[in-house]
Amino acid sequence: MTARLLLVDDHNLFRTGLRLIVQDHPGVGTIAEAGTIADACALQLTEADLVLLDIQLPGMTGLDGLRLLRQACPKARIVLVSASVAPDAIHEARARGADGFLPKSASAEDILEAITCALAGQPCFPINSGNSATTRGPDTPSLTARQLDVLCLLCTGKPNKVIARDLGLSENTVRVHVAAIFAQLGVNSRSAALLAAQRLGLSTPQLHDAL
Amino acid sequence: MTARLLLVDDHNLFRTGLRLIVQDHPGVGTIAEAGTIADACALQLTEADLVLLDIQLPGMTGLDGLRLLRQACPKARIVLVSASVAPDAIHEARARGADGFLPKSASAEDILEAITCALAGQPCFPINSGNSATTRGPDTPSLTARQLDVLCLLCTGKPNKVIARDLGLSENTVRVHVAAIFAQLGVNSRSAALLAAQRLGLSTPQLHDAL
DNA sequence: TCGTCCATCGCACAAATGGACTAGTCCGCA
DNA sequence: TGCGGACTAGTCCATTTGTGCGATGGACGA
Repeated sequence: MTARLLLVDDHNLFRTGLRLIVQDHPGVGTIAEAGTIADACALQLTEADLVLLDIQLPGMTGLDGLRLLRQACPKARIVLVSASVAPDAIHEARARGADGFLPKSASAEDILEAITCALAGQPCFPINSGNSATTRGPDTPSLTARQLDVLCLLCTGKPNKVIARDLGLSENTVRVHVAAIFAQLGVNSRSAALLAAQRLGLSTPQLHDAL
Repeated sequence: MTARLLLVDDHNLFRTGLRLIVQDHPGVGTIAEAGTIADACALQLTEADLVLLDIQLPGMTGLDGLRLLRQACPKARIVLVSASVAPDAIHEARARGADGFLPKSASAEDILEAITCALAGQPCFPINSGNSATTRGPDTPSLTARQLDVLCLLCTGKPNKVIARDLGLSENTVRVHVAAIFAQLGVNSRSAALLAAQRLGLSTPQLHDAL
């Protein structure tokens, strides 16, 4: 039996490209397309098996649309597609009950694998959001909680003095943590650390802003 | 004779989709792909006939990359591809010498038509780009070419000394540029500048690594 | 109890950075 | 032809950063 797919993205070009990529996948049967959540719901595809939903849609984010689409397609697995790979977005996608997350930077192979995975009933998320089957880097740095605190603030561009004040520490202590972070990340400047943290999805700029 | 195409977009999925759309176009011959301006330049496709360039690239906006790509592919027509259809973007694309502009909301037919049009040597822009009375962002930093060079390297985490060596400048000169960049971006540390550049899509992390 | 790890803090020193100046050259524009 | 801006380079100085070193105290398991 082949799966019924629904592609939801406001960019015609991307949707077309996505369709061309997935249409030859052996498990894929019919493919429907929609440019908005409203259009998608209007199709009344109650029997759809898999939905690929762009997070950024005009009028409504995919994260909000997720709820509506769940009602419209109760049987479907829903995989979010996003231009970003921010840990925040991935985490929120998972929290809201998405069945998968796919960055647009993924390759065609990645998406076919994700489709296979989702159709098999397995959640499919990128590395840094909890445990997953996907391979994580061989030398993922293991930072302590305090080091992460410091790294978060460092990643907002704050100098040591401000980090120290924000965390109620002495500047010396901040430096010790910063040095340990550098060692873990294999860098020797805060700019390089910032980039490394971004690459590894370690930075959470908004964390302490919210506290 | 068939045309040599170059697709520049950081989103693998979109790029693949685009390739699938254009590869059957009768006038299209070889198709190369790149995820960044730097990668594109590194390909040294001096004979490329047509470049489809995403406006939003990590590290550098396509608008800035346009200049570099012009040098790398002197014979090529360059059509910008953007998720937005803001008259601003279209107008700026035209002003910077792009040969065309294509919103991602365009259909596959639209893009094939645009390719035909561009290869024929005709500029290809959406209708509403004639009048450009639109307001541009109040605080869009206007960096000079040299400042952009420095910013590119700064955004890779390199210290002034290395930037100076890479650009063949004295360290003092680099500092002057850095100070000017800070003033434009409204920051006072390289980390903050890095973040601001990322937010504004100005930085080009990989650019000079490849050169 | 001992050893280990982590967090904290201190001191000191070299390097890098940021800021405020002056000044020469080159180029485009009025 | 003069003017202004960009790029280049220099000095000087205060601050920040990066990197050593050592020390204390708490938690935790062997």
